[in-house]
Amino acid sequence: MGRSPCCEKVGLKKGPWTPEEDQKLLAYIEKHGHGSWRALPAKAGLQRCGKSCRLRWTNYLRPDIKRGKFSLQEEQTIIQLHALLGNRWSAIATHLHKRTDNEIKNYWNTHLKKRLAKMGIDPVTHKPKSDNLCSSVDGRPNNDANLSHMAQWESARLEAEARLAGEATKLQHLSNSLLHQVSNAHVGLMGLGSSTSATSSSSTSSIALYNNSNINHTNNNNKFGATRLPCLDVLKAWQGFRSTTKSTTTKGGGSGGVVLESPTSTLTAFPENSMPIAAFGFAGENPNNATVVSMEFIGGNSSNSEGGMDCGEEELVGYKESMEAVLIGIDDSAWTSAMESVKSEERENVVPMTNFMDGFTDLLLGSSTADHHHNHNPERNNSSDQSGGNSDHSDECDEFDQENKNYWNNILNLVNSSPSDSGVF
DNA sequence: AATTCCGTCAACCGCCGTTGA
DNA sequence: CTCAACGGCGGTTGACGGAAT
Repeated sequence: MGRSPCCEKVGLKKGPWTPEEDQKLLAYIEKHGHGSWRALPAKAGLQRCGKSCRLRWTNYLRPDIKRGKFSLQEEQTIIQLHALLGNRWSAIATHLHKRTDNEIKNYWNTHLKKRLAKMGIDPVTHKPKSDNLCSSVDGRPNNDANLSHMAQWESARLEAEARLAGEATKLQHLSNSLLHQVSNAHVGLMGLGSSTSATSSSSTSSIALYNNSNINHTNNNNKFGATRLPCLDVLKAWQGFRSTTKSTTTKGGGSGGVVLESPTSTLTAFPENSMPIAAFGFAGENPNNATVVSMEFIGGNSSNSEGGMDCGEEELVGYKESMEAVLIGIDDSAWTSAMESVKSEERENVVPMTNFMDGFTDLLLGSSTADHHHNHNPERNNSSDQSGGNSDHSDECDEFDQENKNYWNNILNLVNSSPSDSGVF
């Protein structure tokens, strides 16, 4: 079933826009906004198709577009995000204030890609082209699998975060509607804070998922002996009721719409017979004590320190955003993969995604230092142990590891700081 | 000076997912 | 449930200008 063309092409102008056309389009949008792109050209007196008008507006005429040379910071951002997100230009663009996806894409193709290639780095994989140096040399399992696994998480998180960037200002509007629906669904989730996310400090997440069969949706207790939950079910549940609340999206944090939606997600329903009674919580700095510093049940009061916020509100908002982002934006394969990992973990109270950004870096590098504070992954511990004193590591590899570590830490720093830096959160 | 080559980037194309009738 | 309309996205094209020959 083919698609009809977006508009009747006959008689419509193509090619470069003239200043007169720009003026017409600008004037019209300034006065009326753009409701329907399809109808716009006729109303604005333009011999263009709606799609062309939209493109001209979003890529060129929009007032909040920064043009001109890319700064070093921007270049670094693009490279780092591309390493994680691939060619998801729109997602990357949300981290680069006032740059369009098209501009970034062009810049990548014409500048950065070539520069990386010149440096001997594969612009697709972001690895040195002769990168077989450090894998499996010492009997230590190759980290690729873990890397890929975590990268999946991170990629999904970033994607979701990027999406969330445009939706951040809508969170407050969403909260009431969500909480209402959630209570109907007997699914607990964190309360949405009372402040907007504009001041959110960090999105580095200490994420924990809890389950407690004793919890009912009217319970305001903020501490509970959590048992491990079928996370996937809960998350799917979230996806399920989320799918019932969505309407439309707007790109770039514009106005209108009360939505958080995931174009990539295919999770749309509760698993059969498994409507969970559960709660999402946020681990504090001492997750091992299972102290829930922010736990909000249905009908809870987010500002009630007795029952909820014992840590900084900004921090909570960061956690909240990140959690939501993950819940909202992740795709099926990432869920599955991540949940497999969750299932394999033996943690009493907190599912080990705690500070997973740190873990991500460590995992990427197979750093033994990571095991100090991330000793919850037996597989990785074994891996480290096997590597012993690293005597098998060549200096080259150490050096490369260090560089690699710096590289990825840069990425993570960037990702963590981008919300405030970019001003979009 | 003429021609070719190459880099840049605005714009187009076609596919996809969502929405609503 | 179906399907057309729509907006969003990524890949690609082609016009243009400057550098190289």
